[in-house]
Amino acid sequence: MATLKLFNTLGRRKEELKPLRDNEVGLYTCGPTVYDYAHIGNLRTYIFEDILRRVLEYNNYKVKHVMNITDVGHLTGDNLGDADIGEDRMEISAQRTGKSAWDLAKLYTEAFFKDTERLNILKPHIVCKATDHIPEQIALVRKLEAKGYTYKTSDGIYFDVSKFPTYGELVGQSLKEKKAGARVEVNPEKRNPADFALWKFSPKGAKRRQMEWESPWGVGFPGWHIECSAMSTKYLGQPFDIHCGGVDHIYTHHPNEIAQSEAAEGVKMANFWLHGEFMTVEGRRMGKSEGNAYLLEELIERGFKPLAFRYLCLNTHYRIQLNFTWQALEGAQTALERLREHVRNARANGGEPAQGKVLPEARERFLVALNDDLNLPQALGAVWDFVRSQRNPSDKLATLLDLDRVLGLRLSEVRREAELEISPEVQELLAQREAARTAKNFKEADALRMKIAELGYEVLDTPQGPKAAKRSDATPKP
RNA sequence: GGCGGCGUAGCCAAGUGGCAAGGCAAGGGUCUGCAAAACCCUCAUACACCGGUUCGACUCCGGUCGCCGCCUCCA
Repeated sequence: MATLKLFNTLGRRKEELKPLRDNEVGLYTCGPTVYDYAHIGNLRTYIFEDILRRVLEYNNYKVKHVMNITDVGHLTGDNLGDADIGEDRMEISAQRTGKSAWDLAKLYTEAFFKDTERLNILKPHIVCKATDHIPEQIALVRKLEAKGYTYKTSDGIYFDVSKFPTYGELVGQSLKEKKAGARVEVNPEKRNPADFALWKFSPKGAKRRQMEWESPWGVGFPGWHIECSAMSTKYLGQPFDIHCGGVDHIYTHHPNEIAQSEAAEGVKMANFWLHGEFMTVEGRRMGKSEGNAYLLEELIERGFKPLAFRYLCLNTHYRIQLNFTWQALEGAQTALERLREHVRNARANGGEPAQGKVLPEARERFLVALNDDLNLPQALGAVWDFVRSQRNPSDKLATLLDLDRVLGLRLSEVRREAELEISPEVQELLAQREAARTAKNFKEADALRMKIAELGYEVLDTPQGPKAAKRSDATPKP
């Protein structure tokens, strides 16, 4: 088995992956907080995680992929410094839209999976919702309580980080250093600024929460971090192999998960921690307030295919900020279309993937790039060099479809799609034009071509005869 | 203010102490009735700027500028 090296945030260096069980890898990826639609920056992270999973599988590991859905407890300020002043994101969205928090969770969860499906992101083997695991979270808090890691304030049960000496290991920053950089403490009941809520009490009075549960400490709801600890342990055991998320989680969410899990179980939580970088847009930070936190839906409205966005993401290493520009997305879309055209041509030239063989030299170069910390830009370079080389169509197809197991660009579906898109009406016009053309009546032929173009198709005369292709020239407006 | 990352052709970008991957765009050609696709060729004396180390740096060191991130919710 080839050596796969990954950059481990824990230690800040590339390390060889050595799974705990021979051929199996336990993978936990932090999922969405379903209080709103996911924007393309969010989606980039899920594409990175999808690539990781596919690379693991390409290396013949059996992957068990678990992802959470945060549908409760993620407060607007549930972190360092102001754990008691935030509001639950779900409840805020509910107030804003007039829908129930539960309905919204369902709505945005479905929207999320619709997006990931369009991006050909493989669905995790286990998708677990925080609200479906309240007993597990309560049990974990009780365990921490029994071991003396917690204390109670007027608004909740907190984790005392001073009892956990290695807190901040992931960050490479000691508690003391973190404290020195912290701002004004806004929750005077907390013993240490880095302490965080494990369980929050429902506010007393008229303003009832929509999401709340009974617990040994009274009615309330779980803290944001506890779900990941409870569910990762439940489904993957502890320790497990790889834990992923966005870079924003390096400093608070993940250290807190580590503290909870390791304090409770007395063993390491996960061996590898991988983090995907953020996106910028036209060189500026991306955010809702900037008006550039685009949704996948908006890209589609501008005439782009979801997989063009996926291709764009593959073209930049996951640990480097990706600068999103419309021009770059157009480039990605063209490149993807061309790649698909190569598959189409290989098919047209009689290529049958089942009769071809995966060419070892192409696969090797591709794999070397992948196994060096998921260097997809370099892997794509290898793909293009291969695509431009002269091969017999069957071998070419077999190889490209093999590489696409990682790329996830749906290259195997190219043929079917091309056939489906041509309506009988267009087929008929195409036949008429070919007849005119054969009769050297080019004026007539060109007129028919215009007619076909009006129906949204482009006429292409290929060595195998004329064909129509759906025009993808919906010009994007920057 | 503290800590960290980045700055490579019009755009997205990979990379290495020893003559700068790949894709998009652009220009030329083959093919075509004309096109499209495909294929071929061209396209950074140059890797933000200024110093230093070195036989040699884009790659190492120091400084400057710019952008981004974290320290405060965010993938």
